[in-house]
Amino acid sequence: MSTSGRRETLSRVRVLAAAIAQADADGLESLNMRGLAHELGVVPMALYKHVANKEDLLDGMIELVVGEIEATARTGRWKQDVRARILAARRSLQRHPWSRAVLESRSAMTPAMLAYLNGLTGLFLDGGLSADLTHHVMHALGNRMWGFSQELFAATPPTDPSFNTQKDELPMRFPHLAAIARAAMHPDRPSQGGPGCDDQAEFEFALDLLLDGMETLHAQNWTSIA
Amino acid sequence: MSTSGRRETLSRVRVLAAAIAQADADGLESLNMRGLAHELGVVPMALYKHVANKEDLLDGMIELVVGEIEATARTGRWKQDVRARILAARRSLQRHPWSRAVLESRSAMTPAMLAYLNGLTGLFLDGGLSADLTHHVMHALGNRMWGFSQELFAATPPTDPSFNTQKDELPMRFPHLAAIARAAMHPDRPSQGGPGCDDQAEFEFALDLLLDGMETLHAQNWTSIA
DNA sequence: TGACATGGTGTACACGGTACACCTAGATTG
DNA sequence: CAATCTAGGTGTACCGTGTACACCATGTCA
Repeated sequence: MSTSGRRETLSRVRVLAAAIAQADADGLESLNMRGLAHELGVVPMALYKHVANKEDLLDGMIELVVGEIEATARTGRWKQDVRARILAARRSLQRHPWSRAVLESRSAMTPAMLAYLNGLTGLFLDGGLSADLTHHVMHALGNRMWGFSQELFAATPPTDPSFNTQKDELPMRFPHLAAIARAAMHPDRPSQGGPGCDDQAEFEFALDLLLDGMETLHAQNWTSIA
Repeated sequence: MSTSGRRETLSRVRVLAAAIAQADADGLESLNMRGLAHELGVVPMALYKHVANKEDLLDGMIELVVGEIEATARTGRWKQDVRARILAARRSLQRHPWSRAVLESRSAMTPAMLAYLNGLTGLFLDGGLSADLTHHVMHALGNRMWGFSQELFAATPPTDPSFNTQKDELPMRFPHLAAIARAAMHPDRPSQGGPGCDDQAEFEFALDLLLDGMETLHAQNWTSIA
């Protein structure tokens, strides 16, 4: 809030929290140093006493968000535990729509990220998977370990000039896409969340596909050496 | 080249090609309208006669790259065909390291992207998978359909202040990560490509994991309606 | 021959990150 | 208690980048 308890000395976390609030409210592109400073009732350059630069600000923001991922209870069944942990991550990151883009743009690992990774890895290892398999399996999870599916589908149809978007030219030109789009629509359970697909369901589908595959490999003592 | 056959009237593709060359050579962050114009021996604003704005420039760039994905021959075995098609996409996009970031930042689908998607979808459908399963399966592939794995691992360790990166504090704090890192190292086949993992191998591992899972689901007539 | 379209030019502006020198109040110390 | 130090907030100014806008050159067509 712009108009309330101003001036209780800044701090790194206060800056980060305000940045997160800003990004949550108006999107990542609306986050800039000037606006953020204003929101904190302070002059832009004041921020630089608490964050090194904007990169550092972004790093700090995901650091907080990732740090909030709840540590799920362990049942001793690795597949279930991994699943729960990843869905917990999803819950945290989903609260901050910008987090995906930021996380993917970062190249450095922060402590909180490493801690999460380490914990997840531990679930596999404790479950008896070899370090070798665990390594590959973590790669296979990829960014999905953070709980987001690879959007690329929420994409809007092109506003391309050479493109007669009008009427149903698209179904004509891309019949296969039209077919699966139709399939996504009509199943009796109304797909919640957006006009097409249930993102949560899609996410869990993919996650389970991976987990089941991993389980199979584990069961057959898979190893990377041919 | 700055010093050669200047002035043969611009065109959208010439602009796009120059932009791609620039991004290939010096990275995406070095791509700006002024530099690009200079490279083409023209004043910055001239570009705007051929691209609407920078967004449009980026759209055009991936459009070209995606358009270059080779259409792989079909064997009639869907799993194999999908695999080949995706690896072809990978080859194209890998030639342009910036393409991943651009592709993920775009929200609109361009004709070439739709065409690729449509083709890939067709492989599943022609292979006999239901539209329902195909739909979910495309989601599960996610961005991996473009042939990139979710990096997040090439990440450099943190330069964090509160972080004693010195010595081997990291292995102490993150023992599980250390374990799989070790596993990635020593297997006798020296992991090519980078100091850690063979990216190509990781990609194919994950892809095959998904494809095998899909095959299993297909074989048991999976459907989304519980 | 003159009007128009296509495409390149020049100028100028707004926005965003941030370097740098400064100031100030509270803590520290001789 | 005065002198000093220091953490934290200030003001100004600069640079890089996208792009609006008015203009001009050239070649086509009636």
